[in-house]
Amino acid sequence: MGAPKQKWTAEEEAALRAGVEKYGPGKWRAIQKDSKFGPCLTSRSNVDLKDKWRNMSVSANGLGSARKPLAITGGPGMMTLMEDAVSVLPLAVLPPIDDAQALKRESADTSGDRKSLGSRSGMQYLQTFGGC
Amino acid sequence: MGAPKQKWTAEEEAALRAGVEKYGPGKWRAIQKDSKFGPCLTSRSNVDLKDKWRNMSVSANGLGSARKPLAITGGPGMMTLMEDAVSVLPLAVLPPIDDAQALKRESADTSGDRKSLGSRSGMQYLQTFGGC
DNA sequence: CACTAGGGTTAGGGTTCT
DNA sequence: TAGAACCCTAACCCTAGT
Repeated sequence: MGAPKQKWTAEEEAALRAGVEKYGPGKWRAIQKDSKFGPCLTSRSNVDLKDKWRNMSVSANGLGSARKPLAITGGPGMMTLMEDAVSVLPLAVLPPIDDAQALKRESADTSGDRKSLGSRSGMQYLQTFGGC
Repeated sequence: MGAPKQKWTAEEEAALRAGVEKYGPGKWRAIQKDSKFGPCLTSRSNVDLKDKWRNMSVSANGLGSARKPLAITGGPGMMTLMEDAVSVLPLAVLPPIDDAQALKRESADTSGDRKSLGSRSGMQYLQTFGGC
């Protein structure tokens, strides 16, 4: 129907990460409209960006030995609701850079506007976005 | 962020409805300042009240997506989603009481009071606001 | 200049597909 | 079963109009 399912490419992920570095997480629309990585994300909506970031964060999350919901397998198609205490990650919720292939280099570009954000975590813009 | 997201409680909704009954829709500031239900809404701004009323109105009506996939997979996933018994409630400018729409899985609904505030002739105040 | 109306955006739960 | 991609929409933001 509408979406045959479009898998995210490495370039798109890189663009998203660069966008989050520049604007901070939560500024999906701004990231998408950015003249630099925006073009890489023309086929993605702001919601898509948000969803992708969520998925990336989840997989980058190092959860494992904690507590699993301990699902009670009552049978097939059983829906177990898990209203656990969500995550209380006090850590800087930043880039889950966990790429097996580092195919980035050079340091082109530069800024365009660096405003906002900042405050708590001392973070710098070291992410180099090579384009797509 | 300070407020991850503050879901509206049933008490707050009741307070809002009572406020609209008393002052009429659009008088958000007055509702918020009311000595009776105002205290229930201390953590809500006048804009919040307006937004909430809008959402309530939308859900009370069948408005929303004019398109419903209604996928009939029939496969292993026997997920039958309940079709909304869209009630063609009167488009009156008043109370969007959503009783028939209690399909949400409320994790812990403490209150057990089942007071029926059904009479909605649309002329008298619903003094059934029990506070919060 | 405060408030409201309305459009736009984000956050989070849920669903579908792989 | 798990994870990725997408959908739905309540909650929240921005801004023009009054």
